[in-house]
Amino acid sequence: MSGVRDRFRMQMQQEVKDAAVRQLAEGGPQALSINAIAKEIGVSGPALYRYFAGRDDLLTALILDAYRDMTTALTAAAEPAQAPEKRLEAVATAYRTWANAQPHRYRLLFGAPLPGYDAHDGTLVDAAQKMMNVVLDVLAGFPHRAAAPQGDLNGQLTAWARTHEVADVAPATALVGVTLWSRLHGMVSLEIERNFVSMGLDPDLLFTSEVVDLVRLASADDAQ
Amino acid sequence: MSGVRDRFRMQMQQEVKDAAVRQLAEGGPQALSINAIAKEIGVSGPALYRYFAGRDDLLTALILDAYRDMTTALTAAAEPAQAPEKRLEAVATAYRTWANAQPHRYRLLFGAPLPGYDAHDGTLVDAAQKMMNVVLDVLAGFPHRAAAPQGDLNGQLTAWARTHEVADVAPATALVGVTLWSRLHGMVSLEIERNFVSMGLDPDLLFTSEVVDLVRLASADDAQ
DNA sequence: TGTACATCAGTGAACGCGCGTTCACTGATGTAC
DNA sequence: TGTACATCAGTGAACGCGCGTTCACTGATGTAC
Repeated sequence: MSGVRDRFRMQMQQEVKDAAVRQLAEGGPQALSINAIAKEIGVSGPALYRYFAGRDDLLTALILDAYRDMTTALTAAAEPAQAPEKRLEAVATAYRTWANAQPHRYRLLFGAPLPGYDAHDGTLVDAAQKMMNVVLDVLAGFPHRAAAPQGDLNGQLTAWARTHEVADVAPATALVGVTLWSRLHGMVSLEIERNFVSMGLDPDLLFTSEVVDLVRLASADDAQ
Repeated sequence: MSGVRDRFRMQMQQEVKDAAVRQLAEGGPQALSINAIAKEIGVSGPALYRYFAGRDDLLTALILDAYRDMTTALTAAAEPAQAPEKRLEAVATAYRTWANAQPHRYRLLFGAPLPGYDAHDGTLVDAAQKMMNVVLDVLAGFPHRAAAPQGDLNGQLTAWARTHEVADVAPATALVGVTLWSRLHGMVSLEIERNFVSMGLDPDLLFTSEVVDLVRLASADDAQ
């Protein structure tokens, strides 16, 4: 195992993915072309089939990489030593920073679906959950809240929280996590499409204002 | 003016747009193909150039229509007779309902940019502002808030609010409007990409929970 | 250490497809005298 | 009311391009005896 050829294979696989990401950054979302990637790394089209079964396979690899990458960034931002409020701020900021640094990859994760590609495959959902774990971990640092979500939502959130390895996530905390994510995504996705700029508003200031509210949401004693 | 030929032209233009929207709904985002549309309405490809200068021209028409359509839906939901809280709830729900009924058109408005197409052309920004006017109009029905946004944001929001025809939009109200939109977009865009479903969570319940918070945001006395 | 063989990266041609757009043209239809 | 003309919707062929994928093949490189 891990002979010379294996190592070469992995190196090439990485090179292909790098070229793909670079091309994604320049050419827009659906500029992901096997032939163009091959050209960029100085190889003929069909050669890529040595490394990926096809376009979808490459796409899956890119998405998994992106999830991993973002999870790493969020984890690094959430230094356990800090106060929960500071950690939450840091994670929120890291989320936005990551998205702004590479909007094309962010779109790959949460943007419009690609034609004929199932973005909710099991492997991908797992990767997304790992990302959410970072958020939940930070939220667990806040004081426990008394009120539980009402009705079906309570059960659904409990079930969802159970699939995460982080222990003891109360449904109320899970709800805060989802809401938090939703609000972050709202801000960030509008920002990367330049919607705020076209309104003459500074995304930095809007984001800061929203983060204040997010911290308040996480700190609130009751969820109702 | 408005002779037989003119009326025929407009009728055909509408037919082309209808086919385009239908095709957008089925074939995904970038399935917008001149040739395919032509085929659907039983005409040869180049014939469409009688009605639209090209792909981008058609796209612009579709986006403007979508803005107009959504604005109409929101306006209808915001019956002036109701209490401001009820109006806000109704507008938020209408926003979500519209997006869920035609996710492809929602993506056209706020989703990923299309390659080589400028989504922030003047005409489009105008159309977006008209949509926001409905939200601002509803927010104006709430009691005035004392605190103003801090620093540059205050000036930017004042300037932005001035471009809207609705009179007397305080910068604090404008900020609530933008925040509201951002949160709605977060929920709705995650929902239409099936992200909540893949987590086992009911989007209805999550949305209801977020709307409660939106009403609270609009009703709060201070913005800090 | 040397030789025979198996492995496998990469090639070039080809398949069938679809795209937006241009061009010269036909033929119907409305309009002006 | 009838005729001549201008307008304009729509056609079919063509341009040049790019796409993902398959296939039979070459040639280098690692491996086993």
